[in-house]
Amino acid sequence: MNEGVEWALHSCLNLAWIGEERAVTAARLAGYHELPPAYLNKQLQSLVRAGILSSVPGCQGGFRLARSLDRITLMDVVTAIEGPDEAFRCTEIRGQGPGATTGRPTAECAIADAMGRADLAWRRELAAQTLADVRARAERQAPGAPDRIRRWFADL
Amino acid sequence: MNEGVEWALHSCLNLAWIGEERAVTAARLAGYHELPPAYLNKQLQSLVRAGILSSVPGCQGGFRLARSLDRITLMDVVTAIEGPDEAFRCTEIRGQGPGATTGRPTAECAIADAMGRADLAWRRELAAQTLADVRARAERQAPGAPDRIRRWFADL
DNA sequence: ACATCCTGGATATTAATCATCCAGGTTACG
DNA sequence: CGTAACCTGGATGATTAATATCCAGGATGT
Repeated sequence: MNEGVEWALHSCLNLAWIGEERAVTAARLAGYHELPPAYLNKQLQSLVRAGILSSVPGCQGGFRLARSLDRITLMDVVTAIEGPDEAFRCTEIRGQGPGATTGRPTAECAIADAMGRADLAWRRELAAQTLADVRARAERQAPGAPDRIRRWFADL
Repeated sequence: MNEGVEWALHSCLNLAWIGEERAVTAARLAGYHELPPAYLNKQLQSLVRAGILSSVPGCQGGFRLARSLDRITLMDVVTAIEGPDEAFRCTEIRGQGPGATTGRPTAECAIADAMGRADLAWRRELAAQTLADVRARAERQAPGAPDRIRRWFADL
């Protein structure tokens, strides 16, 4: 799985902790975790295209959350970064070689179907968790983090 | 996800349909779906190491199922080919940069925890399905397949 | 005007996957 | 015996995806 998913999730939480007042620069978000700024910027752009973040161009511009954390699921973020494809990709090797059934279209591969069920269970669990849930758990585990983050992003 | 998972699953089903009487060569299993023989062989070796297949070396050698399909889950095969790591890998970017909490060990990252839940749901679904289930569904969708496979592997 | 900063495409770099090859050991068969 | 078939494991190369940077263009505050 793309490392950008982790960056995107942390950045969304950071944006929520910083607050809505102003947009935050990609370089600044990257600086907080020492991530490559240009590359994080790409991931943030994906979040914008997915409608999770909104971006402000120009001077004093940057990124902010397009909606509140309780309306963003893990599934939203994963799909935005990773794309819609499922992990298991059926290449239909049934249809290759002497085993191929000539002519008529075959029913769906039972193996792809089975793997698809597992993928569905994964997505369901991702869709069941909002970033608000994650944030709440994070604050319970590290109560000092929100303030620390707010302070760091506050000074110039 | 590794393409070898698909090959391994199809090969296990084929071995079950062929029957227990004799071992089947990697080249022969590969030939049925026009897969690269040497590379499929590698995947079969992984299945042997995982105890899913057993191999007989030497002339007239090959591979056979080490146990019946109802005792092999999708999880077994996926783990054998893909390894034990989960898809989402937490790189603990919390601990990098100015956001790092100095000193004491931090509680588990709430994001990694949340992604881990989804991974668990995925694995549970994989572990809940045996290859016998998959075989049954495949035979319902394509009743002619078992015979066709048996015949192709039967002649020299 | 000018500096800042997002956008999107092009491009380079690095790692993972896909695939082949070979030497070594094992077994059937003549 | 000895030879051909076949698995084993490591080394190696080719291909593709992930990672990362760069730049021209447009937008915006000062």
